[in-house]
Amino acid sequence: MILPEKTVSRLSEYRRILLDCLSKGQTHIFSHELANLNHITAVQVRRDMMLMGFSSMQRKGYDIKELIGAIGSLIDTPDGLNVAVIGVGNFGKAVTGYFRGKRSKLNIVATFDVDSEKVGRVVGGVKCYHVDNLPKLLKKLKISIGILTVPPEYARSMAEILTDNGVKGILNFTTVPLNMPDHVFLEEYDMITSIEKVAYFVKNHGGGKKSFSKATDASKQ
Amino acid sequence: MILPEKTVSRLSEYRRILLDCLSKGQTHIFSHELANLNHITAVQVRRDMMLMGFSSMQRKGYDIKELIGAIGSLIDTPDGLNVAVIGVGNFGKAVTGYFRGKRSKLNIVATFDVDSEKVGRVVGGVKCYHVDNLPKLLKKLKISIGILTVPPEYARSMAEILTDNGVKGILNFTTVPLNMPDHVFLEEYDMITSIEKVAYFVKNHGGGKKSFSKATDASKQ
DNA sequence: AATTTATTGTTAATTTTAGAACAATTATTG
DNA sequence: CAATAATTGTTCTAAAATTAACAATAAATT
Repeated sequence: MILPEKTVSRLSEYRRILLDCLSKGQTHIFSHELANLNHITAVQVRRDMMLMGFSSMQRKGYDIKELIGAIGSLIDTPDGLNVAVIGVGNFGKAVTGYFRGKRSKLNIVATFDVDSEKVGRVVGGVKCYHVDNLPKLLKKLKISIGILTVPPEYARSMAEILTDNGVKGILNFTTVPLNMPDHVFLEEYDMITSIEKVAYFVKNHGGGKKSFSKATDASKQ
Repeated sequence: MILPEKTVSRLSEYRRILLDCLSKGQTHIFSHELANLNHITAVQVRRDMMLMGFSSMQRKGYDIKELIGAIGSLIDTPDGLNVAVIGVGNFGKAVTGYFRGKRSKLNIVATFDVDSEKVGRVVGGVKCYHVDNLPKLLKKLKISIGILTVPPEYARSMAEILTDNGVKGILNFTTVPLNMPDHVFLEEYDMITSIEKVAYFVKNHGGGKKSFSKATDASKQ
């Protein structure tokens, strides 16, 4: 079963919240609690649960551990996926550090840069290689997802190297919109768009809205 | 006229693309060209133009300069808005540097941190102040938008300080979901959700989709 | 100048997404 | 143990967003 994209995003958000609850010792959660924490309605939570085929203990709420497991079995890949970060500037470092051990099924196994200061060193717990080694290492390390955090002028050429060497999904944080072959899933996020949106609604509403920034679906139509 | 949130996001994306085209000397663009560059359909571009009340020169495409101006007059604030970045780690530095001069109507006027190594120095072109000065400086500098890039444990307290001191919009890059008063526009972005979405569609489609990561609308319902 | 071609603006249809409503179920209370 | 209250699962409805379709227009071609 393929879940709607919006549902996949929400499942990921639910899990983030649930892991947080779990770490605080909470064992069960009601639909309206999860909804409030995620700025959505309880109905939507229940509909998502239904879509997942997940049931609660009536009147006790959802079992948090079970739900985390259920979400994992739907959105994770059993054997995990290997991820590379291309470009170890501030953003690349932030992304790499951010992930550190957060998701067992997604492993950042390498970072790449051109700067000899960085190459060979360990950044955010992950070794940095020279970009020249990309083709070789992408295959050798079986990397299927690439995160692009390079300066704009390198975005397209790096993306090409990625897709030419077996990468099946790209998360593009550069300002350059990419065009990918059909078999590559592309997700792009531009923080300027996020802040311009905030600015627009600050200007026009004087606030009064709540919004979750999601990466734009850049899939082939 | 208040534009739909999705349209606002797209207008911002259009402008990013148009500015790039302009810098390459291009003067006009067809709806299908703009659509391809933004991974959407030409119909959607034309509908957005209609919503904006913007017209092209028939058969010549849209005048890029005019269109940039039209988008600006809709989504920018004439006098500009002041922005602060809270938390000068890798992510905060990335955000600050990323913005440098990119949008004349959005000015990052200050950054804040607790680290005495950073306080008093200029980071990414912007002066860093100690967090203790937040209440005073938020008012003094008339900051209306805050970007949160602090460690998760500080997210809620910082958000509170922001809203208590006149901030009307928050872009939350921490992993902590926030709850804001109704008059504050909140936009949240979690990169883990983005990459989990990529992973899901890599696993299930073997690619074949295109997606733009947008910040989730966290507005009050 | 007539014909063809390309492109837009707009209406109508479709699809996707979210919400309201409510019966069913089970804990809790008296 | 009956009554009450709380919560879910689900269907039906509504709203939002996207796409399809096509007449209108203007450039290009003959």
